[in-house]
Amino acid sequence: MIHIATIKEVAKYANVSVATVSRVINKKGYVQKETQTKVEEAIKALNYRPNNVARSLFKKQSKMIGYIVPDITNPFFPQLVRAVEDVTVAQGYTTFLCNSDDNLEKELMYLNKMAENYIDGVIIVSNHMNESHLANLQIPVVALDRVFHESIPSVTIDNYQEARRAVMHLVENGCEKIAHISGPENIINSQLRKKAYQDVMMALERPVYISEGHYQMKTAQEATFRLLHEQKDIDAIFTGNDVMAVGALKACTKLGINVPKELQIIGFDGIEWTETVSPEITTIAQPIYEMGKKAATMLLNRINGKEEGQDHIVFPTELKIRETTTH
Amino acid sequence: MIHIATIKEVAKYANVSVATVSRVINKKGYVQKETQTKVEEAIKALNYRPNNVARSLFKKQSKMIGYIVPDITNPFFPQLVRAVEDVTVAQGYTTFLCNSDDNLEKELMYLNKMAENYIDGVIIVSNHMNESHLANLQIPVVALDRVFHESIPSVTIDNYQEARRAVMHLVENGCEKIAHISGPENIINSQLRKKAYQDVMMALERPVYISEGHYQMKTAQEATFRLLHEQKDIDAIFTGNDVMAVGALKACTKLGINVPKELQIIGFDGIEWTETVSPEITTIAQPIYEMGKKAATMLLNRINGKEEGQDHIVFPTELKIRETTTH
DNA sequence: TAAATTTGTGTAAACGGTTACAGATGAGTG
DNA sequence: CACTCATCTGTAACCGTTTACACAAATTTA
Repeated sequence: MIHIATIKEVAKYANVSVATVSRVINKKGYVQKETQTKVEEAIKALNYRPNNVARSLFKKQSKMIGYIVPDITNPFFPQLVRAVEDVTVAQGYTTFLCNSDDNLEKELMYLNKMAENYIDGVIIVSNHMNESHLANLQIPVVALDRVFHESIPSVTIDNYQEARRAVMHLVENGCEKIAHISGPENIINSQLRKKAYQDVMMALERPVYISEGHYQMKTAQEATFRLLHEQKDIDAIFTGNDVMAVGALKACTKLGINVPKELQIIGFDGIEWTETVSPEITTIAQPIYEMGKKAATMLLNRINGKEEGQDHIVFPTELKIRETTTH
Repeated sequence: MIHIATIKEVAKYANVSVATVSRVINKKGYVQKETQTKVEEAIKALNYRPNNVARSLFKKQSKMIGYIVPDITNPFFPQLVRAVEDVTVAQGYTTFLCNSDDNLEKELMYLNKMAENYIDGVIIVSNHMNESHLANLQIPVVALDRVFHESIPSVTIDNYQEARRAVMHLVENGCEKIAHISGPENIINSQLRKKAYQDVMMALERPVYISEGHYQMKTAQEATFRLLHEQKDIDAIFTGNDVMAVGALKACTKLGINVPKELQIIGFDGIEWTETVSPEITTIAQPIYEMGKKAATMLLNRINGKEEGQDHIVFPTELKIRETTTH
């Protein structure tokens, strides 16, 4: 059993007071060159590492930040994590990731645990959270992917407009009967994307074909089967996210439908999956890395008391034309 | 600015000592029914939540456990995370995930941060770690996916034997010229899988065709192009992991090769991707959820001082025959 | 050269909990 | 009825840091 040295032991070893050791560690306050060397030697000799729990207790901050995401299965997040770390590690923060299973209770549980541990800030991706849940929390928060409330800074894209763009891409490609596989009813972004589809169809006086795909591959596949069974002449599908686009594509492959010649598909999000399948899927790509970077920067600024003027950042997306649409 | 109540304030409000409040919180020691109610009311009135930092400092444990994984992009991990949480949350632990980018330095950094924060235990998936790095750490550790050292408990599969099984599956399907797309040289599991391939080929006196795919889709795709360019009559590929199998499949699709009629493919790991593509990929599936659950249980046992007899668990895998092999 | 300032160091009080210990009360026992 | 023992509560030390404050020595300033 190896003993972990404390600041007291370092002080005794170096023949100084704990205050002096603390000064050396934090490079703060006056300390003579000679004393400093003595202390540094003691630290090395005893293999001392400051205890962050004690430090956090006194300072009421931990140099840790957390993020809560609904489902790390979603290939959206790895990139996000990398972006956030690239920003925060450089400033001495450690980041921890938590998986909420898209479950409000779990989200609040994690939020509470974080507060109890003096986590300095949190980046949250959540479909259920609103500002009332954050009101009596002391932690700076940045919302990603969705706006919680005017008072809580956010980093998002314009789901409605970008979804319109997706649908318009199909229209411009000459598609006549365009269908939509929608995401869950209770997720606002999913509703915005659906509304965009409906509005475009309405404006063009075209019929609307919607089937619910729950943001998942398997269910989207089934939804596609249903759709194509009822309406055989559908020649394009806009799916509410990329995962469902993969499902739709699989359904077409199984039915022997040539994509994109007979039917075109466009997804939404820009996750990696769209490039692993054949044909590769055309999609509206969110600048995930950039969004993560921005969110992290905003959070750090909040933590350090530098409030930013612009608090609700909306990023542009990129239409990535690949192999499931003709141009 | 809302004030966060401390135990002292609760004590004053309830007209008792802090010790009594502590007893109520922890349901430990004697406390009169009536007093308990008083305290509970005070807790509710002040919206008190115990501060875990202070608690950790005294108890030298935090009720937090961490895992370090090389790359959350790897679809292997989400399932693992879920498994671990299912076990640990039930016992009051909070889990935090860290991404090491397959980088030893980052792994050690996280390990240190965890130690500094009295994290109670860690599950590590790492290609670089060995016991010397863990020796002067006080934290119970369980290794997943790879054995670090005899002294460090682990949960793994038998990479060599299971890889043999994969190759034998191709042999039994009547494949004549079987190639291998290998993973990185410095990863032991990747080497074991490669060795298994070589040994089977050797035993059957067949030629060996190996191309390096670095565990990645894009590079595996290129490796497949190279391979098929040099040896046109290859009729089967065993890839060192599933991600590379997806790459190999894409290469075949692009070359107009019919899978599985002209060429069969088998992967390794059992990640979700293998089911998102068409045809779905045959693979050796690791029981990821079970492995995570076991690892978590072992870790918790270690944390609670209940050492288990069996410290190196080797799980069986399942050969999932899908659409890229004939039977 | 006295006063003011800078430099260097130590003492002790926080931070917010837990728990060993002591003391008080009341019930049970021989 | 004295004694033991379970029940209930409070006091204070402790966990490992940081930092306000005090004090002394060295240096600068007038």
